[in-house]
Amino acid sequence: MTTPGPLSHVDKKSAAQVLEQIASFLELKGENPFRIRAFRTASKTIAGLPGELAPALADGTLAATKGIGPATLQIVLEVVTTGRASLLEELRDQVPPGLVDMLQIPGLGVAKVRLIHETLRVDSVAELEEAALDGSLAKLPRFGQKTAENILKGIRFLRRASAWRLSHHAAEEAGALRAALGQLKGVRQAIVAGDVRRRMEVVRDVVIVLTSEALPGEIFGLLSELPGVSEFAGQDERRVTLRFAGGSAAQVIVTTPVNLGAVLLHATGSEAHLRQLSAHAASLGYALSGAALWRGSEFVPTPDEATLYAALGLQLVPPELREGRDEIALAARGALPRLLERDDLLGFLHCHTNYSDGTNTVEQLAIACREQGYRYVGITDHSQSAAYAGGLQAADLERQWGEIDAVNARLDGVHVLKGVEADILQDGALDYPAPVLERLDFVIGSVHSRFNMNAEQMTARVLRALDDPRLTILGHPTGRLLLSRDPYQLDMDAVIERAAARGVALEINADPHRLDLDWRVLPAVKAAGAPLSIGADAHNIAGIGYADFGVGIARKGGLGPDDVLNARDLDGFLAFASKGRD
DNA sequence: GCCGTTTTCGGCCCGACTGTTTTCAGTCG
Repeated sequence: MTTPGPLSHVDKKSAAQVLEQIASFLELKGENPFRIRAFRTASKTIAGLPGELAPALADGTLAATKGIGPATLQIVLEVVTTGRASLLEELRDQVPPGLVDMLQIPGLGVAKVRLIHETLRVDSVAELEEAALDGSLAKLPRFGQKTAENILKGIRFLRRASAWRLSHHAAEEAGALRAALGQLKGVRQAIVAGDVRRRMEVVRDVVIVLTSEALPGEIFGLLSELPGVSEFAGQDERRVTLRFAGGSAAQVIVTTPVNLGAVLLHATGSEAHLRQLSAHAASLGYALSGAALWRGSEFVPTPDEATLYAALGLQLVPPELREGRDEIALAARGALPRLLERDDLLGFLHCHTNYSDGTNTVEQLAIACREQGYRYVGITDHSQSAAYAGGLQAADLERQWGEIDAVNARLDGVHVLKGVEADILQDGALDYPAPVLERLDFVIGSVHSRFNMNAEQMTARVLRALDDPRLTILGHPTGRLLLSRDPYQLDMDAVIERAAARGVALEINADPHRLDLDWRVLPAVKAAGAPLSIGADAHNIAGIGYADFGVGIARKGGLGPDDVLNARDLDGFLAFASKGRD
């Protein structure tokens, strides 16, 4: 029997990555575009698979999954059993891997990368940067000064982004590492700290705190045996940094149980919160230093964080709120808000079915949502202008409504709502005529095109959409993609004010690639009186779980159930959605 | 390479923007 290594959770992700990489290599080789697309489809299918990969492989469900054929199945099998992919290794010998890295740069596609490679003999991002700086890049046919500048900008963006990871990737890594460390001899407890614990939208360092009665050195001796650890660097006698083969890193901190509160607090951050807390402690004659609490020269035991906060006359500040805003003042007054919990969400909003670019049926999504405790589900496929995503014509919507009616007749315990994610067109109009929109239970409006309007134009566009009485929710309000695309130009204050005035909810898009609105903006939305709506933007059943990330963001923004539209019951939601319609 | 109410071969996503060009290739969502 094979025991799964601590990093076996990456199977699904790494299998998807392998297939995606193969697609990129084939593209650079000029292979049949449909073959390339097949690999991409398979990659997305694997990434969106519910549950673990190994069982799906073993019981044949993967082989029966649409988008997976004999060739891609074979590759997945090879990756899962051996951790390698021979096709990918062959391709790496044929095409410089640096060219695949270059494809990550916005504005560079296969054709340009091939041209650059063939005429300038550029094999890597570093060489590309040189060529852009020395002027040789701008001399290529159909290139110019502006192209070279954009490529330099793209390289810088990429460098900045690569030190960070998306929250869901970091949380997965942290969870797996925590589980592995928890099994080590002498370890009592393993706790995830750092940015992950504060539920930050992007994460630089994974941090794990271990409690043990043993000496840290004994624990550290065991760490190098963990599978996948490629480098191991001690920082001090209680802390080490592990580097993994995939390039990611994690800090491991060891403490005795009697000081866990202070160490965990310190390892969780943020720096701003710790600074303010130190100042508060000092005002009471305490000191927070060296990851311990002191009263004069006397060590104060803090077996948990609650003890530490209590010693300083504070409520326990939930990790999500430890950002150095107003949390310490609130905790001192006993006035910390009751934060949203996942179970407060009665409605599941924003999901795509197989009518547009999702993979599951209305009924499959409805059943899966019911299993996760939701009472209603708002189906929101793409609208007609979103051709690339298989957007629905009005006639397709009609067909879907028939199906929704049938599902509602069949299913108890969950109600399916007729919604849509309508594109907000260039002039701010929603992407269907009013009579179509009026027949829907609710409407999400989102910007999906022409991102580089200036702030004035984009603001006018969004404000006009907010003025439409049929609009219920403004979807992913800033359009950002974390670590890959900046938000579009938008006067957010004006948008918040108008949304509040018109009774439109602003979405917290919970897709971990977006997490948009940003949590830093949420207090202003709450103060203005506009509700927030947590939208998972699920494209398959696995995506239903994204709602959790949205809850994390809402908590960071200090939101409770009263602030969130889909924490209302079905009647409350529908009452909000039907505002101004009659 | 994958799929099938077009089913074992033939088809698979398209419209708009950007930066380069004087009519359009390449990229992106």
